[in-house]
Amino acid sequence: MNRINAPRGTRDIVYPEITAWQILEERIREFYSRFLYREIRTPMFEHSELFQRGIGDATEVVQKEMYTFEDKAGRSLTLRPENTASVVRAAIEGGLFDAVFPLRFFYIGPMFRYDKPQKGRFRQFHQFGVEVFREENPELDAEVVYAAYAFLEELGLKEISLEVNSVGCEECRPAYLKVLQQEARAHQQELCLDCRRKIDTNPLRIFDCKQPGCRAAAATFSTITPHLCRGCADHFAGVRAGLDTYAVPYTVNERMVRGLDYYTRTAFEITSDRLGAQNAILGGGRYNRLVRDLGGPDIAGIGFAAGMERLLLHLEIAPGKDPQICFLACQSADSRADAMKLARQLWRAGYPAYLDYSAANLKKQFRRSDRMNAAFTLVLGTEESASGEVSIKDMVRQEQVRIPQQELLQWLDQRKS
RNA sequence: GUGAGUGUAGCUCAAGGGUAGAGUAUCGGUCUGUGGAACCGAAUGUUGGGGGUUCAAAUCCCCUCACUCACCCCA
Repeated sequence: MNRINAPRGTRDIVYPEITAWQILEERIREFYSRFLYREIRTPMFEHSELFQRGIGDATEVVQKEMYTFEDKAGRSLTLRPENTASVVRAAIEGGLFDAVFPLRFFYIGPMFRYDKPQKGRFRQFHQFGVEVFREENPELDAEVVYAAYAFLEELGLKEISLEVNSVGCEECRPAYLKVLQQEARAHQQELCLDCRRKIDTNPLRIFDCKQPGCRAAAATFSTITPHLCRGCADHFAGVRAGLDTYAVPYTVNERMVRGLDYYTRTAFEITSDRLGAQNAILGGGRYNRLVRDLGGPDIAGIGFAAGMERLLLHLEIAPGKDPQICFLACQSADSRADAMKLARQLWRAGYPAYLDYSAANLKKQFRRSDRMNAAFTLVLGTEESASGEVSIKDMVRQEQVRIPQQELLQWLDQRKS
């Protein structure tokens, strides 16, 4: 039989790595509840149309990276490549815009994109993120960015930088895109083939190209900032002022573009120097048209998503100390019943306990106890069984006592405090 | 989707056409009432898979799969 491995781009998370994940998730929940975000869990697959309409048909994600399949009834479903569209869908469907206040959600969970795996990039990966609805004040944008940045800071991430930009709205962006296209056409010869195609499909993306020719040409193109309409310009100014008030260090990158079509006005991104090519660890922005475009009321939204693998890649989360494990060693099968009764007491009292059923010689059992980092080894030998006692060896202090079995819990309780 | 590198024991890696090896981990013993050490011993492989060249392939060639890194894109 040939072995079956995990599908490409997926991986198993096992102990001890899993403890870092648990700690990270715990800290996300604690941190974001400070801002009154409430957790939301949406399905891991949705109707494909949700992502096509939400993220944008022309985006790379929708065109090339979706895990789309047909179910037995012929519906086209897609494993979620991101969670914003789902949250919006859930809010519309559940009538949450009227039922819940404040309209603040956070999520943690797996996302799926059919990419070629490399460092920090997987086909099943995990994101956490937040979404806020209805509030349109630029100060809220600043708060959301603060909530993104401060969390990473509190985790102890070093070498991260925050960039913000305004990508305009449906009022001012089309006019700017026309200007940009004209400028790009004038410099066509200097652009790579890829970028020449982008002129018509997605001119903003030319700013992302790393080819020297394209970079040089793009540097001469005008940015959106002078083309922002009054509303967007004022909003952007308000966001920057808010960031200053919240004391968030940022740089304005007028050429920053995001990969999803639904962003309006504020867009932001946090990158790390330590991740190789996949250096984006968090990205987000405002999406004032998305709710309406997905059939909901005309309500604004803003949010971000962060990649948990990338976060953990350069985060040394110290694994929590193992709890005080009790290892129960029996010298022979005769004392096993005593050991089982003691183990049951320990479990019921909340002590982690491991019972070695092998009745191998004590030397071996002590070795096993040592290797699982037990705090105590409880020995039930023929002598202890005969007298109703148990020997307890403190594996760290290397001290050993023998006490009546009934006093075990009491002894441990004392030891704990 | 494109490109490069790497696949040999659970793990880290040797052997570059001529009998597949070491370290480590595992298990057993020295040592059936006491762990971390030492010594001795044992087990473990379709050399990722398939095809080809050859008297002979882990080794050379082709295909395929996986991993790693980069491009693309993104978290």
